[in-house]
This record gives sequence, structure tokens and C-alpha cells, in this order.
Amino acid sequence: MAAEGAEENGRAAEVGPVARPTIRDVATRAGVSKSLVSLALQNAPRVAPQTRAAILAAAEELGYRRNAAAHALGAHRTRTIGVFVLDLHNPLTADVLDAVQAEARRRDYRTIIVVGGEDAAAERAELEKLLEFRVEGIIAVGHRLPDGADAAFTADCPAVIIGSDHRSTPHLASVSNDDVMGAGLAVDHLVSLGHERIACVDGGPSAVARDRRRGYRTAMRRHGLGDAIAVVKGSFTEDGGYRGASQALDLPERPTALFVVNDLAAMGAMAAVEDRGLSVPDDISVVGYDGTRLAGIRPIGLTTVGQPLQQMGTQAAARLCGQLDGEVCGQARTRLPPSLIERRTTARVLR
Amino acid sequence: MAAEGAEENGRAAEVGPVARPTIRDVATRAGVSKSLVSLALQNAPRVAPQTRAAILAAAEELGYRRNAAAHALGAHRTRTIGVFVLDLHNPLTADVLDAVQAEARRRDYRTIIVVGGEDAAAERAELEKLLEFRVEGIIAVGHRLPDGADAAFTADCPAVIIGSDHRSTPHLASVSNDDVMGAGLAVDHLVSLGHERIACVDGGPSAVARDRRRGYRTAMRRHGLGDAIAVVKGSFTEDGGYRGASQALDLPERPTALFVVNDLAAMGAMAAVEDRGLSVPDDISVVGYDGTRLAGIRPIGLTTVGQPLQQMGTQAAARLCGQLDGEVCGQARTRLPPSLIERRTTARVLR
DNA sequence: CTGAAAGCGCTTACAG
DNA sequence: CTGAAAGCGCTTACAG
Repeated sequence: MAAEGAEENGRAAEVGPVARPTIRDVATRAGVSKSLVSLALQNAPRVAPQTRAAILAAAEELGYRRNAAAHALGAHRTRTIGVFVLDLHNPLTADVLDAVQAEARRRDYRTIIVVGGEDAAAERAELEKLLEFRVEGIIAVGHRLPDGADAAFTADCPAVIIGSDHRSTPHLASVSNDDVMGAGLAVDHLVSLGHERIACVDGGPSAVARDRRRGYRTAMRRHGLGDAIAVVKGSFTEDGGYRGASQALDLPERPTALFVVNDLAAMGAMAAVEDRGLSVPDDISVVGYDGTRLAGIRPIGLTTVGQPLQQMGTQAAARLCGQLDGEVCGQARTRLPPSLIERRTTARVLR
Repeated sequence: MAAEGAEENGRAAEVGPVARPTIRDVATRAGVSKSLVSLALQNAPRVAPQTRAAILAAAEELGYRRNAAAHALGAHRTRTIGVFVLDLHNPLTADVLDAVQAEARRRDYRTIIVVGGEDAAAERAELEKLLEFRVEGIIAVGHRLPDGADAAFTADCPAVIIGSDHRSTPHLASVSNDDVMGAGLAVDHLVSLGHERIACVDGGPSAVARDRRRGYRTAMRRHGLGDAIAVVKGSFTEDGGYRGASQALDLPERPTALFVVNDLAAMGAMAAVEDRGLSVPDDISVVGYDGTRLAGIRPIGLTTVGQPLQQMGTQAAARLCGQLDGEVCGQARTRLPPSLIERRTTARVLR
């Protein structure tokens, strides 16, 4: 027995990738053919119970583990979906991914995650990697699509976008919230607190930013505040929020409230307020967007427009997996209603 | 031309996975053998420049994309490393992953991410998936290892653990910070502010929690505060921090300061303080651990023990990829020094 | 520099 | 219920 142990150790000492047992090894040990091993491992129905047991035992003893590459090549399926994440630092991502993963698992799909965002080339490479893996579908989460994703998705595999509804790509399925409406909710809330000079710290060129900006403008006009409209450039990051808010606070007619493109940027905006010796919400009210856990953290208590993040993740995964399994899916573009979550970064305006 | 377009569309309308072009198609179009296509695509040296150009052009025209599964099977390599993430909600994760990914890319390795944490079975499944993919190495980030990871790692592929140094698994490579020292830094800081009744909101059974707890105890004794030692049960989540802090604040001798196992839990702890009508830092000082971006967010301003997260990610990836490329690597266990980041959740104790 | 051939580890009709 | 055989899309010696 000691000798046997030594032999096995000798094998582990080999250079290069360890030679792992294959179905051929399992077949030999169980005294059956490779085909039968394959069948048994797939839980195929017509394998004699005893044979199956023997095969499973042999596999177990050998420490057999399926080779995903070989399986994919033979089966012409991977049963895995790829998740493309734009920004791992955005707390929205974790909330959505939890739900996506849970639903995918429930439907017996595996998921692999890949993260882009560094630059366009890197993003493209990550997407390419997913496609090379032959994932059967892709879920993208973020406020915009990576360059060229549009074409890649439709041509090569079904995709659903979470959080962003691109009007320019009507053929792509998506699960998003109504950003125009959400921005309106934020403005309504601020106006109800007596604010008039409400500035919008924008998110740049992305589809989501555009809709939130649009919703802000529309709502301002609806309240007869068209003249007070002020959009300053920002981004979906803390940093962008800081810069945008700084600019807004330096406006000749200083705003009394800031509607910021997302929760993360709102953090930066609050820092900018503080750096000017002002305070939230006494001097400046701040409203974010997304309804992430971050906003809810006690010392922050950010008033924000909440998206049904978990629901969005679940629906997206359900739709994609359903489609892959040949279910008839409903409409390709789902748009859920947002809701205002009032906390303590907004207050009645001082006269 | 119109007819050709129609034909191509007809193909896309097929049921099931779309038939994608293979090297065989490329070979035919370029008028060479499959072997040559394979060589050209790998940028092998001895392919005639013109042939190479023709092949590349043909591939481009056909929209050829390598099949990762077939490649892996033929090449006996995947050149990808798997990243196992314990908790996507912990902001530490994003910081570390950014660095890991950047370094891996630099060394021409791909990375795929997988997240566990739901329950032991799910974790085990995620790990298994990575192994089935035949990733060449694994990086695990979190305060503990998934069940059975130990055996899987050593037997099947090299691994390096980020953030947690398991004394029970001396054969596993790791990049971590000195948790005992870090906890000491926190206590020293609090003591220097006059605190004596310093409670520790613990993280449970994990290796990291144990070391931080241990460091706390040692430092308390060093300061002659052995009698004031109070460890309450918590976890690495907001929720755990809330519960732990609640318990600590209900102690007969109420502490004046809380050393919480990590930044996320510290958020919960601050909520607990507030819910008792107390305030941070006037009534209770709070120190976290990790030095995540979360702690630095302005309205939070958490005093915390900072780990060199980015450096840790980079070193871990460098070590793993280096090892895979046959470089001689130094020590398997790197331990970096933490440092105190003082912000505004700690203050001099009131007499 | 180029091609024919074998092999990677699976799956899947097809016979029996 | 079981096995022999072909095939998936690549890579890699081996000849030429």
C-alpha cells in the first residue's frame, strides 16, 4: 500500500498538465465500453442499473472529472451562458448578478462572468472570449454596450441586456427600468420639497444617461421650471459625480438640489458639496439613481430612484435560458417601473 | 449579390446552434491545408508571408472565430485562469479583481470569474465547473476557502488564495496581509485616543476572522486591557456587523469603541449604533478592516485598517501565471503589511 | 514552407 | 441494454 501511494505521488510530480482520467479509463476499470460510460454519466435512461452503478463507482474511484472542452465539442452544446459586466465597482452589478446566477442555476445552466470596462479593446477581447467559449447566450449588465457588441450578439448568439434599453438596437432583448419616468420621479420629489433650481449631473453619452437626462428635462418643463434646467457633464462613477457636481455648484445661480445619474456618482457629488463647505441636505439636496445597497447604507442614506434590480436579473436569465430551451418567450423588451426611495439626503428647501 | 445575401440569411434562420466556419472552411477558401491555417492563426514562424496573408484574409472574410473547446482539446492548454469569488457584494472583491485581471492580461492569460457563497453545494459546483473547464490555475478571493477546495486545488491545479492565509493548508500559495498586526494597529489607534472598553465584532470561524480576533486580544493585553476584552459574534456582512454591534452595545459595561472584522460589517455596526440613539464617533468610535473604497466614500469616512488590495491582486496573478509559464517563483506565501487609515469614525473618548 | 494523418476526450446514431 | 465507429474542430509531430 505504501508502494502504491508512492507511485501515485510519482505521477503528480510529472511536468506539465497532470494526465487526468478519461472515460476510457473509467470504461476499462468498469469493464464496459466508452459509449456506455458516456451514457451512464449523462444519466441516460437505457443503461442497466447495475452497469450504471459499476460505472459510477469506477468514476468515483478514479476521481474522474468530465472535460468540458471535449464535452462541448462532442455535444455541440455548452449549456453555459456568459455574463458581461461593465463595472464591477458599481454595486448594482452584484445585486443583479446574484439574481442572474440563481435563476440560471435553477434552469441548469452554468454561468461564467467576464468583466470589461478598461478600454474598448479590452472589452472587445472579453466579449470575443465569451464567443470563443461558445456560450449559448450572453447577458450584459451596464449602462451601455461594449463596442461592436450589437453585431456580435445578433449574429452569434442570443443576448439580453440588463439595465439599458437601446433604442438604436431594437432587435436586442432587454430588461430595464423606465429611466425617463424614474428621472421624473426624482424631479417631482424635489419639487414637492420646494426646490426649483435643480441641476442634473449627467452620465455622458450612454443610452441610460440619455434617458435620465431626457426625463429630467421633461419633468422640469412640466413643472414650469424650464428656465432652471441645468445639465452638467458627469459619468457613472464617483469621480464623474464629483466633477459634475463641482461644476454645478459653481454655476452663477447655484442649484439647491442635484439629481445625479446614479448612486455611485451621487457619492462623489456629496463629496463635492462637502468640499465647498456646504452640507447635505441642509444646503443641497441630492438624489441618486439605481436603488443599490450602497444608497441604503446607514451613514449614507441616499434618496434614490430604485430599480427592481433582483427582479431584472431574474427576468433576464429566465428569458435567455427559456429561449435557449425553446420556450416561446414573450416580448423581447421588458421595461419595469422604478420607484422613489426617500431617505435623508433630500430636505425642504430653505427660503 | 442580393441572392447571396438571401442565402446567408437563410442559414441564420436554421434551428439550433448556428454552424460557424471552421479552419476547414478557411483552408478551402484560402486554397491551403487545415494544418497551415492552424499554423498561420497561431502566428507560427515558418509560414510563407503571402500564404499567411491569404489565410488571414480568408478567415476575416468568413468571420472565422476560434472554437475554444476544440483548441483546448488539441493544444492541451486553455491559457485561462479561473477566479473564484466568495462575495461579490464585498467591495474588496472589485479592487482585487481589477488588479488580477490586468496582470493576467499582461501575461496573456484569460480569466473567467465564478461566484460562490450561496451555500456549500453551490460553491463546490462552481469550483467543479472551473476544474471541468480545465483552467490552468485558480485564484480564490475571500476570507475563507470553499469546502473541499483544499484537496481540489493541490490535486488538480495550482492555486493562490488572496486575502486569507490558511495555516491549516501550508501547501497552498497565498497573498495576504498580516491580520494579527492589522488588528493591533486598530487597537493601538483606539487606545491612543483614550479608549479602554474596546469590543471586537468578530467574523466567525474563518481563518481571517480568527487572526483579526487574535490580534485584537494580543494588543489589548499588551496595553494592559486584558480585562476589557470582549468579543461578540458577527460576520463579514453588513447584517452580521449589525447584529454583532447590537450585542456589544448591550453589554453591561458598554464599550466606547468597536473594532469590526471588515468594512462591510462596520457599515452594519454603525447602523446599530445609530439605532440605539448613539452617534459615531461622539459616543462610539468604529474601526473597520480592509481599506475598501466603500470606507473612503465621503459620507462614511470610516477609519479602517488598509490592505494593499491592488498590490495583492497583482502579486497573486503574477505568481500564478509565472508558475504556469515555468518561472521559478519565490516563496509561496506572501504577507504584506497593513496600515491604518484614519478618517472620521474614531475620536478621543469622552470622560 | 506545406500537407496527410493521428490524436485530444467526448457524444451520438447505428447495429446488434 | 451494449459496443464499434464516426465525428466534433482543433494541434502537432512527421514527411516531403
